[in-house]
Amino acid sequence: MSQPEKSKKASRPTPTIEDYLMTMHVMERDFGEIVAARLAELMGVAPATVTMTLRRMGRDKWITGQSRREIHLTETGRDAAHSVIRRHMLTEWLLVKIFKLPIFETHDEAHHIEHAISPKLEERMIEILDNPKLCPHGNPFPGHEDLTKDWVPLIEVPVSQEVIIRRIHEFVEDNQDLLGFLGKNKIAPGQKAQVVEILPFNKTLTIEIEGSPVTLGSSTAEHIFVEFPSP
Amino acid sequence: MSQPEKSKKASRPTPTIEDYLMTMHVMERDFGEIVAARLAELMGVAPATVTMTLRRMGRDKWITGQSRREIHLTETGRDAAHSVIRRHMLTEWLLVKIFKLPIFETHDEAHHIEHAISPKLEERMIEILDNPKLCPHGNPFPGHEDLTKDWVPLIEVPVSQEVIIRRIHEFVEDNQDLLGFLGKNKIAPGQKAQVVEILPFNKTLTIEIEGSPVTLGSSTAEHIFVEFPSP
DNA sequence: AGCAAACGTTAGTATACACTAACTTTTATT
DNA sequence: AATAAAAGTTAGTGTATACTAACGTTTGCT
Repeated sequence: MSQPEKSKKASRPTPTIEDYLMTMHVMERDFGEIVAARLAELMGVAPATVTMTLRRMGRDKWITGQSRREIHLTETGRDAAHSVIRRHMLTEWLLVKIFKLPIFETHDEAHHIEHAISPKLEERMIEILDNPKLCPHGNPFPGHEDLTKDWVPLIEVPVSQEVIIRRIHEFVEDNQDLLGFLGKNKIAPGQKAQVVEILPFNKTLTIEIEGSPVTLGSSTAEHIFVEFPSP
Repeated sequence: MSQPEKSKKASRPTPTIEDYLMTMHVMERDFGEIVAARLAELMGVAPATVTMTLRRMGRDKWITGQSRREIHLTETGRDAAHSVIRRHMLTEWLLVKIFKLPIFETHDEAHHIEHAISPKLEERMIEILDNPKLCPHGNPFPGHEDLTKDWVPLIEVPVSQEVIIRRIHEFVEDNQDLLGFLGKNKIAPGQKAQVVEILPFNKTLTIEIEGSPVTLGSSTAEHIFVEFPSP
C-alpha cells in the first residue's frame, strides 16, 4: 500500500516546489535570471518563505546550492519544471477542448489539477489533445519556445498597424481580474485587432477589436504578443 | 490574489480531511458505524495520527465532537463527504470515457485528481459524462444507494448459479495488486459468470468467466456484488 | 563616496500531518 | 470475574509550508 521510495533522491516535487519550479522556469526563459524577490511576489508569499523554500530546493538538488544570489535550476530541476508546465498546459487544453471552458477560466483550475497528473496520464493527454505545442493562451510548451520568437509585444506596435493576437503571457494568468477583462473584450489568441491610439504619457494603448475600442495599460500591453498579418 | 476566506467556518477540507471523510462515509454506509482503528488501517496511518486528525475534524465541525467512541458526521461533514465522492467517481468516469483508461487503473489516478476539482468543474463533468449514478466499478453515487440494494455478495451465491457481476466494492480499490488480478481475469461490472465451486474449508470460491475458471479468496468474494440474470 | 532602496536572511511562531513508544480504556472471551 | 485483545490516547518528534519582525547585504544613483 506504500511505495518503496526511500532513496531521498529526486522523486516527485511537492506541489509547492512544482509551483516554484514552474515560475522559475518562466523567469529564466524570459528574463534570463531568477530573483528571489520576484518569486515572492509572483508566488504571493513572504520573502522569508522563499529563502527557506529555496534552501530546501537546494538540499533536494532542484537548484544549484552554491551561490546565494545566483539561482540556477539543475538538470533534474529543469526536467521537473518542464514536466509541470507540460501538465499545466495539457490540463488547460483538456478544460478547453473537452470541458468547453472559456480559455480565461482554465488557468486557476489547471493550477490545481496539474499536480495530480501522473506520467501515464500525461501521455494519454498528449494523444487525446493532439500533441499541442502552445497552450490555449499561446505560451509555448517547453522546448518549443521558437514558435513564439517572431511575435512582438503589443506595446511595441505602431499606431494603425493591424495585428493578430497570438499570446497572453503566463504572468498575466495569475491575475484573475485582468483575465476577466481580457475575456470580456475578446482579447484572445487568433483574434484580429488594430492599434488605434498610443498615449505614452498616459501609459495606455488602445486597440480596436471587432469594431470596439479597448484601452490597455502598458503593463498589460507588454504581456500581449501579436503577429503582423502576412503580406 | 488571495481569497477573502477568513471566516474559519466550513471552507474546503484539506485533501487529507477529504480522504478521511470519504472513507468514513463508506464505513457508515456499509457498517453503520465509524471505528477509528478501521480508519487507521484503511488510510494507512498510525492510530495516533487518526486520533489527532479526528480531533481537528471535530474542532472544524466535520464530525460531532462530544463522545469519543461514537463518531458521526455532521450535516456539513456529510455534504463534504458526498462532494468528494462525487468528484472521485466523476473523475473515474472521465478517465474511462475520455482517457480510455482501463477501469482498474482509474482509482489511484482519481484519488489525486478528485481534490483538485472545483464546484464549477464538477458541474461540467456531470454534463459531459451524462450524469452517472454509479461509478465505473458499480459503486453508487451518494444518494443513489438504492440502485445497488438488490445485488448480493458473490460469497453468498450458490454453486452453479449464473450471475452478472455488478459491483466491485470501494474497499477493494485500495488494493492495487487485487485490482490487477481482477482486471486480468475479466472480473468487471457487466460481465457474465457462473459459480462453479465453493470450498468453505479453504475459504475460496471459483467462478467461470468467458470459459476460464478464476478462484477467489473469501474476502475478495465478499466485496464483489452480483445480480441474478432476469428470469 | 555615501546612502537609500532593493534584496536576502535569521529568529521565533504556527499549523497540518505524520511517526514511535508507552499508556489507558473498552470489549470480548474464557 | 480475570485476563487478553482491541481500541484509543498522550507525549515527544520531525517535516513542509507559511508568517512577522528585525537585521544584514548589495546595488544603484546622486
